Amino acid sequence: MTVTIKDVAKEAGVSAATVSRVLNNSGYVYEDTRKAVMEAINHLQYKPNEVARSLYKRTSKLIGLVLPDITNPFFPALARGVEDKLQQLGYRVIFGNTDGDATKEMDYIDTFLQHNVVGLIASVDRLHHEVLTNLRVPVVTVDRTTEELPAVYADHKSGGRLAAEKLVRSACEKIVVLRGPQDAKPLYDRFQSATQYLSENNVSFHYLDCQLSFEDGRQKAKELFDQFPDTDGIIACNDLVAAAVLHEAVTRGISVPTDLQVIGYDNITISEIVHPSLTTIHQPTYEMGMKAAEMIIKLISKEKLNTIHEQLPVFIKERNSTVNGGI
Amino acid sequence: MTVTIKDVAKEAGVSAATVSRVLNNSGYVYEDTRKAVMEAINHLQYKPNEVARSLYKRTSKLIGLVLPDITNPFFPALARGVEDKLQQLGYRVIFGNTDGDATKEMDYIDTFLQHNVVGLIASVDRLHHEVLTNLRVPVVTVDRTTEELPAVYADHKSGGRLAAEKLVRSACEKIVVLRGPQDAKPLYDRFQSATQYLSENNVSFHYLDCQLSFEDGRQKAKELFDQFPDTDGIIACNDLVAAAVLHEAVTRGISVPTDLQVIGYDNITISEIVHPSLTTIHQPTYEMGMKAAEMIIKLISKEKLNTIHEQLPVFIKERNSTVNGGI
DNA sequence: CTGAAAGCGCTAACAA
DNA sequence: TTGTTAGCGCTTTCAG
Repeated sequence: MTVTIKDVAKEAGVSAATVSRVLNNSGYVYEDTRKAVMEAINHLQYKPNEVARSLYKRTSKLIGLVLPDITNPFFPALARGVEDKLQQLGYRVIFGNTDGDATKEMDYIDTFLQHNVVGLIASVDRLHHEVLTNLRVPVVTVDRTTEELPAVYADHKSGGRLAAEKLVRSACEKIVVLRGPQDAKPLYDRFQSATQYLSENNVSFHYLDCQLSFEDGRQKAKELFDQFPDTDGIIACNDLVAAAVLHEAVTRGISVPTDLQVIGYDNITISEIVHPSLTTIHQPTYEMGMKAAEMIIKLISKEKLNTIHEQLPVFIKERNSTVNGGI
Repeated sequence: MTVTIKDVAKEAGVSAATVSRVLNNSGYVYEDTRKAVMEAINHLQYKPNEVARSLYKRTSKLIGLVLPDITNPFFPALARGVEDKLQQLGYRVIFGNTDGDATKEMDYIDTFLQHNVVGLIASVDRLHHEVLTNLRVPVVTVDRTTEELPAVYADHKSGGRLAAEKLVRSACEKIVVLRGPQDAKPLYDRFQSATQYLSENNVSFHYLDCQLSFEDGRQKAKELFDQFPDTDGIIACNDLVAAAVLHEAVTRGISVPTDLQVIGYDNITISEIVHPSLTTIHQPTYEMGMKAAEMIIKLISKEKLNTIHEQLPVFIKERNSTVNGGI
C-alpha cells in the first residue's frame, strides 16, 4: 500500500542504504545514482516515514506546545507565532490546552515525550513549574515564566508602570486596580509595578481580584461600581476585563473617558473593536511566539543562547478610553 | 536513559512479550505475573514509546487538525471541541493553520500522514477539497464542507434565512448584505438563503463582497455607507464584520438600532462585548468540534455512521443591534 | 500461559 | 561509492 524506502531502492536499482543517503545528504553518492534515486522518489511519490525515522534516531521534528486556553484571544496569536516560525524551520507543533490544570499539564507533557518531541514550549503557572524540570528535552517557557527556565516574556514591569502612569498623568485620583491571578508571573509583575507607581505618587487606590475572563470582569465591575462609586480610573488586568468594565460603565450611564478612564492590557483585537476603543498596553504576542520557537530550536541544536531570558518591550497604545494629549 | 520494555521485563523476571501482553490486555497472562509486571512498570515509571508502537502497528493515537486560522475567534472554539473530546477518548491532536492556502494544506496533510495520524479533521475551502480525497485515513470536514466527504456543519440555510427574516420583521426596507467568500460553503449557503428570503418578500437589497476580518469589514462598511447612505439594515457575513460595521456606524453618528439595524453571524464572545451588543446567529461551534471528533473516531474504528453529514441547528440570539419584540 | 524470533521503515557502522 | 547487517522499542505469530 504505502511506498517504502525499499520500493524506491528496487525502482532505482540500488540498496535502501543508498536511498537513505540521498534522502539525508549523508555519505557519498555518485551524481548519477543520486539522480536515479530522485527519479524513483518522484515517480513513486515517496515520502519518508517520520515514525520509523524517529524511532531509530530517538528524535523527531515535533515540538510540544502547552497552553492554558486557546479560547483566550491572547494565546492564538502566541500559538501562531510559534507555529509559523517552527513550520518555517521544518518543525511541527503538537499542542494541548491545559486550563491551567496541573494534571492536564502533566498528561500532555508525558504523551508529548512519548511521541519523541524534541522540545517543549510551555505556558504554565509558576506553581506547577516542577512538571517542566528534569525533562529529557529542552523547555522554553512563554508568558508564564520562572527564573529557572529559559523564558520569553514581555516587560510587564514597564507595562504595569505605563498603565498607572497614564492614568495619573490623565488626572485620575481615585483608582481601582483589577488584579489578575498572582500565580502567573506576568500578572504579578504588572500589578506590583502599577501599584508601586501609584504609591510613589501618592495616588490612592483600591484593588479587587479578578479572573481573566469577560464574565468575571463584568462581575467584578459591578462590585467595583457599587463599592467605590467615586472611582475615576480603572487599571484592568487584561483587555477582556477592561472591555467588561467598559460595558458595565456604559450600562450605568458612566461616561468614558470623561467621568471614568479605563486602561487594558494585551492589545488584542477586541480592544480596537469596543466603543470607546480601549487604551491598552501592547504586548508583542506573535513575536513572543516566534522568539520562543527560535529559542527552542537553538537549544535543541545546542547552540549557545545569548540570554536565557528574552524580555520583549511593551508600549502603551492610546485610544479613547482615556484622556489623551494635553499636559 | 529512558526505560524500555526490556527493562520492565528484566525487573519483573519475564519476557518483553509478556510485558506487552499486560500493556495491551492481549492474550493470556497469569494474574500473578500481571501483578509483577504492573509493579515493575510503576516502580520504573515506565511509559511505552508511542513511536515504536506506531511503527509496528502502522497506526497511532494522533489525529491531524487542519484549520484556516486560529486567530479568527471562531476556530479556537472549534479546536477546543475537537481537542477536549479527542483527549477524553485517548487521542492527541496535531494541528496546522493554513490561511486557506492550498500549498500549506497539502504540506500539513503530508506531514501528518508521515506521522501516522489515523484520521484527519479539516476545514478547507471546497475548491481545495481534492487534497482530502484518496487519503489512506478517514477524513471529517468541519464547517468548510462538501457533499462528498463526511461533514459536520451548522444549518446555514436556516441561519441566513433567520438573519434576513429578523431584519424584515424589524421593518428594514433597504438592506445591504456583506457577502463572505463564496468558496466556503457556509458563507455561500447563508448568503443564498438570506437573499432568497429577501427576494421572496420583495425587499430590495444590495450586496458587497467582504473578507471575514475586522479590517476588511471596516473598509467595506465605509464603502457601504458612502454608496448606499439610506441603508437601514445590514446582514454581515460574521460577527467580526458586524462589529466593524457597528464601529463605523458609531463613528458616523448613525444610531443603532434606531436608524440602522445590524445582524452578525457566529455568536463569538465579541458580539456580547461590543456596544450596542450584537444580534447574531448562534453557531454551536464547540459542539461541532466535539461532533467531528466523535465522527472521526467512529470512522477509524469502522463503526457505521448514522449519517455522513451531521447538521447542527443554529438559532438567533437577539441583542441590541436590532429592534426586538413588538409586531 | 509464556518465551523466542521476526519485523514495522529507517539509519549507521562496517566491509567491500 | 555502495551494499550488508544490525538495531531503534514495540507487538505478534508460533512453538512449547
